[in-house]
Amino acid sequence: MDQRTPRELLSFSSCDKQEWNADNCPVRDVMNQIAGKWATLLLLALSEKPYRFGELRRLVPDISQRMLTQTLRDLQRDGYVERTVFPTKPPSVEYKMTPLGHSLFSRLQGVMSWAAAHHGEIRAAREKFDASELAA
Amino acid sequence: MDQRTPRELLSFSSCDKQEWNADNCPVRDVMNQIAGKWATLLLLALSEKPYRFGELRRLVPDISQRMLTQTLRDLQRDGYVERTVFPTKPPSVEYKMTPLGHSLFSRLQGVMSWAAAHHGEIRAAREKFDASELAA
DNA sequence: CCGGATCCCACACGATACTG
DNA sequence: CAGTATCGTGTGGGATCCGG
Repeated sequence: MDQRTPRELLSFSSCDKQEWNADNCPVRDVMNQIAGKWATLLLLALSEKPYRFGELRRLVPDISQRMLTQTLRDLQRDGYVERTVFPTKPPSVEYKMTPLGHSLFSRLQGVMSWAAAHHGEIRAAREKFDASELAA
Repeated sequence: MDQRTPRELLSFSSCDKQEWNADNCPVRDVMNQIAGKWATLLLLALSEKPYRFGELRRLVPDISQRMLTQTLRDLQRDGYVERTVFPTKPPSVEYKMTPLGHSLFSRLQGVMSWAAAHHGEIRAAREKFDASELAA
């Protein structure tokens, strides 16, 4: 159903079935899209409320126009985000998260808050690892 | 604590604080590591039980040696995986998920099973999008 | 069996300039 | 305001050979 066992997921992902080349594996196919540098950040922003193009730019200061446009298009393509053009003058465009997007985001939020909560442990682990590397 | 609000996470991620350049943002820092092509698959495999190098290769048939080695090293560096060398002959190396790794994985599993469950909807959304694109 | 070292390429991403 | 178009680059990742 909705919470699958690791083994199930693995058989979905490891492409042991011929019919699933790498790009048809459900897990990989979805993950590869949100694995981009900006997708998660934009989903994060849009999870609260709809935003316009320029507003998103300000929310994520160091994204380039190009990547903002492109990432939003990809999110729209996968059905996570809805794009509405208001023919005002000058025109404005609103991006709004769909139910599918919210559904995905609720899972992503779990990972992101985990990341925020355990960042310290991870940085510590890295330093320890890098230190014991200097035995070279 | 453990489940943060979107707004909290966004302020953690958008680098509006000077002290957090892009690579110091907790969310981005952690996400960028697991966003790789293989990290999630390996965590998936190791979540069940420890595996040896060659076993992992067979579980994920289309990974190259190079990326298997490298990804495992990164996972080890971040503290998700423990590496133990058995000085047998020929040597064998076991990779085992740490408590920290299991903790992260429990969150990732949520995303992955979501992906498996909703893959159909997403593919449908894509086809629809691509079709309405042909009005060009 | 478990990798390290090297070569090479595709593509994600950034910077800049231009349009309706 | 909300984008497209073009160019240039860093690096993630594959293929192959080599070593303990």
